[in-house]
Amino acid sequence: MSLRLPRRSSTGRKDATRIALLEAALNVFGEKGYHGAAVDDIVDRAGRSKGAAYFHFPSKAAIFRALVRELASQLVNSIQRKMDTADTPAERLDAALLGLIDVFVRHRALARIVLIEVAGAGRAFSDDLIFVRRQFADLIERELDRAVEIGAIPPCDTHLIATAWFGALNEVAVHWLHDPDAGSLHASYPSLRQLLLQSVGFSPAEVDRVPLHA
Amino acid sequence: MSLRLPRRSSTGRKDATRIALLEAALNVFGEKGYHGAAVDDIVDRAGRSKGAAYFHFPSKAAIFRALVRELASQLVNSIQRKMDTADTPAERLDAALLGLIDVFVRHRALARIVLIEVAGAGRAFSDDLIFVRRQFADLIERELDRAVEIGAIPPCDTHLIATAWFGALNEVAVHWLHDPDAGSLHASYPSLRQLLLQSVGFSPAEVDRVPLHA
DNA sequence: ACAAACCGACTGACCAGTCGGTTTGTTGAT
DNA sequence: ATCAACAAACCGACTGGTCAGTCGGTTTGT
Repeated sequence: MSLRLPRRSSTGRKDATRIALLEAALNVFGEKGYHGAAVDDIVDRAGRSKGAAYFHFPSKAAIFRALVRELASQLVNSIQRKMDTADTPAERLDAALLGLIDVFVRHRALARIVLIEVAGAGRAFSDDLIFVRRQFADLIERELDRAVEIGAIPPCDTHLIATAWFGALNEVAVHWLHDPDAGSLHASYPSLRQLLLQSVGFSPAEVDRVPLHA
Repeated sequence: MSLRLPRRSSTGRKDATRIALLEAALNVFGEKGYHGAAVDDIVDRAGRSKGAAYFHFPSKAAIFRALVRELASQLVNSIQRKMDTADTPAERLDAALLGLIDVFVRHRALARIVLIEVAGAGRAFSDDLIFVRRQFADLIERELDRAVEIGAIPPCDTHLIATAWFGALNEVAVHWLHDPDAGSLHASYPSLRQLLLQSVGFSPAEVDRVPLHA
């Protein structure tokens, strides 16, 4: 995962260090979890010093928080872009699902952090947990609302459903993360797709269409 | 939550201490999370000593593990009993959903531990995570299989769907745990019920039936 | 000459796990 | 019934290791 951070002024030494630290944090937190990772681990992996870390971030928690926000916003943007290329609500929802799966498969550490660590890090990160999950849910919710508007599906509690959808994917992904040999995540895509579309009452025609990217 | 442990021989001092420790662990882990909780916290809450704790359990991790297994098996049994009182697959799945919601609402600490802490405690608890989640998923999966058998729903990947269902409820519950004021968990039940039943293709008649326990 | 960025040895708090010692219960011999 | 002998259960002060965060000093850029 190459972190693409919003450049502050011209990219200088400072930015490079900040990025190196966040990249290292991504890997270390991804491997050892929030509590299992020491700031020294991150610093070593980044080839920087503890002083540099505490120059850029006020605390370990702040490093984690910055990383999580960064990952979430990148991820959401990436998914949003994929959704924009599709025409119908069903196709856009499809694109979101497949997009998420793709990213998780390619960036295991990111998946671990966004799906597991944020929730497990403790109450102090409640806000971050809600923030991240809400962003994804909003993506889905907006699309479901549009589908309701144009009559593609019956009215329903789109907010709840968006949450539930994310949870469904989350759980499948968590199992995959804990035992990747049990089966690829992509293999779950067709069933997951059908399950999700069917759950809100998309027409059988929409649901049965063979997924474009299967 | 009154922990009902399988009595070993006649309930004596030893059992009482073990139970007191696990009950304290339930509350402390539930409040502070696995990493935030010190063994001293548990011991103090139980009104016992550290020596007693390490007489009964070899490590902090072992306390957590024993607690998780105990909670999971109690929970699964309780849900299974509720399912057994219903006749059709749809009703039994309905009972499982409502049963889980009921228990979570009544035993917040249990919900936190089973839904959040096991996942967040770290890689060392992977097996426990999978063990717990698989038990729930199996409950659902068996019922879905039965539904397929009698033709109530079309054939499908019941294993995956059971996982996804649990994830959906999990996510909704996690949001509720982090912000209980945002709305009661029971309020989500009707939508969740409809979503889940519809997702596997239960007949509209089954789905639309007003939930008995609403 | 000045400050921004960086370095890394050090400190202080925390905490899992230990261990010598005490209490409580049981057994069985008198 | 009484008690010695023994073990199971329990106590809590202490230890050793870990690690987040600090700070005086150094380098780099302007």
